[in-house]
Amino acid sequence: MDVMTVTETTDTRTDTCAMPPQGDRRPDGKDKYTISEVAALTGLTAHTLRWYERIGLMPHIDRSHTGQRRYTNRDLDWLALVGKLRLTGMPVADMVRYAELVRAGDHTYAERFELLKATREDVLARIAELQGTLAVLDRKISFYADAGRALASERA
Amino acid sequence: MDVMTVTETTDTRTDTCAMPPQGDRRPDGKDKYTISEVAALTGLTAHTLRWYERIGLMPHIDRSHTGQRRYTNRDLDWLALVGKLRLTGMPVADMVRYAELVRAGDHTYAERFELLKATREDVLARIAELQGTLAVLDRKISFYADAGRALASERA
DNA sequence: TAGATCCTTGGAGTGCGCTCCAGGCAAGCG
DNA sequence: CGCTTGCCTGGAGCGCACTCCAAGGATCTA
Repeated sequence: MDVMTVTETTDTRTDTCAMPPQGDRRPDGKDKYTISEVAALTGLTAHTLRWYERIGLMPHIDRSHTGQRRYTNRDLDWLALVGKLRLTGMPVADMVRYAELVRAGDHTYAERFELLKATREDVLARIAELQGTLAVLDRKISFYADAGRALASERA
Repeated sequence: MDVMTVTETTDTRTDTCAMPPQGDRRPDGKDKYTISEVAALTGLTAHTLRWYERIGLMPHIDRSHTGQRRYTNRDLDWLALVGKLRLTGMPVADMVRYAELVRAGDHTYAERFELLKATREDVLARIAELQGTLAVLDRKISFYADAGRALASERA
């Protein structure tokens, strides 16, 4: 396989250092998790995990010989990314779009790059909005604190 | 009226300095806006404004002699606060709760204070989450940038 | 081998935050 | 006067992101 290949495999592996410390993962090679284990690890419900798969937000998940899902560490990495993107408020449809680009292969590299950069800008904007809101809240809070002190001194 | 009275009137007036520069407001005293004017000023739809009122998120709005709504600058201040809280992801039900506390009078002061402080903590947590997500995005973006450079040099 | 627990599926249901509709009243204008 | 525009109401509908259900098969523990 070409060393230049741009895949989510390499990509998420690059990211693992940034993941929350999930000690309960099994080592690569014998990383087989049932759906309820993944639910426990991710905080999602089994329902949601199956639903993510149905809508194309997950890659195809391995199955046991009887047809039960067996998730891998790589699937957990992908779910961690999805979780982060979800926190940004990105619509599920957009995440599905990203997943499709990843599945489509290397030639979608540029589009993925643009999508990530646009998302980054969105996140920066959201942070700025929240900081504006924080300023308003702080002003109101100090107003209430002052009013509280005034009422207290009046009672004194 | 007691100078110690804690009302949203005083409170939002305290905030006006923090509002986005809305030059198209009329001066206090002849501040009467139709619902569509308020829609234009706030970016909300008239539908949403009526709905806010129905669910108790707005105080009672003045009516013209024919029953049409006439919003005041104070109503706009309240809507600006609601807009900020909405940005934090606060559920509408919680905002309604806050509105009820304001309507209930001064004795709800402490509860409002606590609610604002809790909201502040939520906002700080959201900002931290987003910054975590930003870190992940930045790592992925630089990964794609590196991959892009590598592909470019290979083509060369 | 029995019983409890977990997993499978397609499809229906839920809660939230709007969003729109029908039918009607009121004001301004040529 | 009729026409257009804006606003009124209660209630229905919508899109999103899950969330759950029913019926049946698989797996585990004693």
